[in-house]
Amino acid sequence: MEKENVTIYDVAREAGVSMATVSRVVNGNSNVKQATKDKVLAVIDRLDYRPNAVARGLASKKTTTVGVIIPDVTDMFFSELARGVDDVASMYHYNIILANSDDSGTKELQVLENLLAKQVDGIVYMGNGLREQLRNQFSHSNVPIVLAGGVDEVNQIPTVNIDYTAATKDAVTKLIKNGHTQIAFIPGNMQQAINQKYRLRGYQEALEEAGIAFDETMVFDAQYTYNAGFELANELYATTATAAFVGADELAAGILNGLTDRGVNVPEDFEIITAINTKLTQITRPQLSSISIPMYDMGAVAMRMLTKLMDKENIENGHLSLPYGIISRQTTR
Amino acid sequence: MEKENVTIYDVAREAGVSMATVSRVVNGNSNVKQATKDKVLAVIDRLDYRPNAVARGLASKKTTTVGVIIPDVTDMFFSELARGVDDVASMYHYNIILANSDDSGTKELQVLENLLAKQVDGIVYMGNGLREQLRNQFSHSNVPIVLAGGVDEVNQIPTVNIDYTAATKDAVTKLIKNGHTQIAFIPGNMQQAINQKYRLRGYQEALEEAGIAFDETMVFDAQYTYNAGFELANELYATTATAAFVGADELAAGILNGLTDRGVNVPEDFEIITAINTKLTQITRPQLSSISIPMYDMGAVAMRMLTKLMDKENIENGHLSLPYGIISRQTTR
DNA sequence: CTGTTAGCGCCTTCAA
DNA sequence: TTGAAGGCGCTAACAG
Repeated sequence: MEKENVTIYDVAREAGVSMATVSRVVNGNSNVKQATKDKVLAVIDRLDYRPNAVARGLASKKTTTVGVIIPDVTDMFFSELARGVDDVASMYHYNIILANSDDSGTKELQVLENLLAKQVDGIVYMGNGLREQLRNQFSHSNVPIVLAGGVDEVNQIPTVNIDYTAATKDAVTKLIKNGHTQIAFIPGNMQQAINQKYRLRGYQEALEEAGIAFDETMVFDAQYTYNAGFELANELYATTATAAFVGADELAAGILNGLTDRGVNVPEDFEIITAINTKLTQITRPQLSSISIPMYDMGAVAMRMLTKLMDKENIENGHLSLPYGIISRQTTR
Repeated sequence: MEKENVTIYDVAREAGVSMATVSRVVNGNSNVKQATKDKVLAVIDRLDYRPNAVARGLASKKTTTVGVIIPDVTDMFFSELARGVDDVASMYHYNIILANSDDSGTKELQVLENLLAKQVDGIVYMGNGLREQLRNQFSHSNVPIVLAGGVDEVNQIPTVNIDYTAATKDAVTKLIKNGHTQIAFIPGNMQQAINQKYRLRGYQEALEEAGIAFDETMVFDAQYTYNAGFELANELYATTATAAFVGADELAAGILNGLTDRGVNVPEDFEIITAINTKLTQITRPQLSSISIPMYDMGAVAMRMLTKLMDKENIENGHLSLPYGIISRQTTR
């Protein structure tokens, strides 16, 4: 019952060859006579030999595993990215160590430490922004890193994103074209660079182009939760806003339902456009109009990029912007 | 810039002790004089030494990483479980290798192979049921395994679940009490043991207790998707059913919206109760009544159980049933 | 309390 | 085309 671990040495003995030869056939090395190769393969099969990846990792200094730092797997946006990462990873025979960071600086550092200790060959970092301290750690290590769905303010590290500024501008412009001048800007956490810098700029550019003055009271800070949105709806109700750009679907769903509960008709009295396009957009009633972000692809592309980096290939462009779209559903006219 | 990897040997030399001593302080071993301990710690700090977990794994035969086989991280139910698993794992200083299986038999086997090659100390398996072949592989390996949110028909492997039969029975009974006799049973994929055996039994028991004859035409097979539900709504509309038990929230949301679009009033004309209680239940309008499952806890408890197994502690009860509840929202009267 | 000495299982020159 | 031998970085007896 207790199958003792069979090692490369056992295989070698049984096959009457040296372990070097076994290693060669296991690793698909060219220079092995077909006959001995077959012989070895047969023994491997018979003994049910499975190469020990840990030993292999120690000897070869490659673990074929990559670390994935994610704020929270239960977040629909990030889990979709993670799926893209894993699919491409397994395509290239890598495994992923997934570590939740809760977007907390200290947790991230600790997680990174673990990952490096485990000798991961590369790291995919997800987060709403890259903190100073973490960026330092990254640059101190020799492991390649790619950011997926997050921005690096100093553009030091390869990233895969969409053009958040342009997307936000497009979305807001759409609202403006529908006749709105009082447009609430509710991107989520305003501390995050992605909101504070990129999205806000897009919002402002859209206003400017339309000759609408920027009004600070139209900017709202919020948690990325349904309840935060639901409560924010009351606040919103008391303003002169007639439309809103919202940075996340759950938040938008909360706002939508909160507004609806107060008797506001969406989109007749109030229009909403959200920024992510998760499944939620189809489930709310009315359905949420949204910027469509290729989440899965962002993860997949980031991982693909990482494989190149790990192979020491040159990356032509380290800052990819994937295409996005705008999907009109029922919360816009 | 290129920091050569500092090894335990470097630390030993710098501190003027043997590597064994360094190993001792790194591993918090008792028998080290405080003075030398401090000395070593200082050097470790100065050299920025980080133990190589791969080497450690090879020498100690423990990798402090566990494998997590998950159908799909983007599934709200499973990602919630995964979060529970990861939190407890990191609490016990384990990392998790997450691998998506798409609930596919061949992928699962392949993933398991990888995990075992990587010498994981344990495995948390998530899935809607445990396939014969996989169970065999499990029992052939010496790695402890626990199922989270999935059933093992032969109760061979430790599991953490809720009592699906009882929960379904409660939910259906609630519907019956509200006056329904034509209750659709839409658990999702009827091939899965969890539906075919456990939930179906609960449904039947509830009917039986109420003296209602089981009607096969009230049983519907469906994919776990919003669209499947949306389309099923039409089918449902054509039957005499006046209420439904649904096995998953997305599916339920689809049914709800589909019915609503056809002019059916929920809950006045039709009641729905769903089986998971993800965030979706609060987002739909009307909000979905639901069985509440402690997803996060299931993952957490499963992982905690696994730590015990990995420590070779005895498990009193290998088949845990966590408490569940029924939350009445707006799709039931 | 500390050092010495074998490995852990595999990869990888270097010779043959 | 194959084998021998030396690590990879660390743990774990076993001495002292």
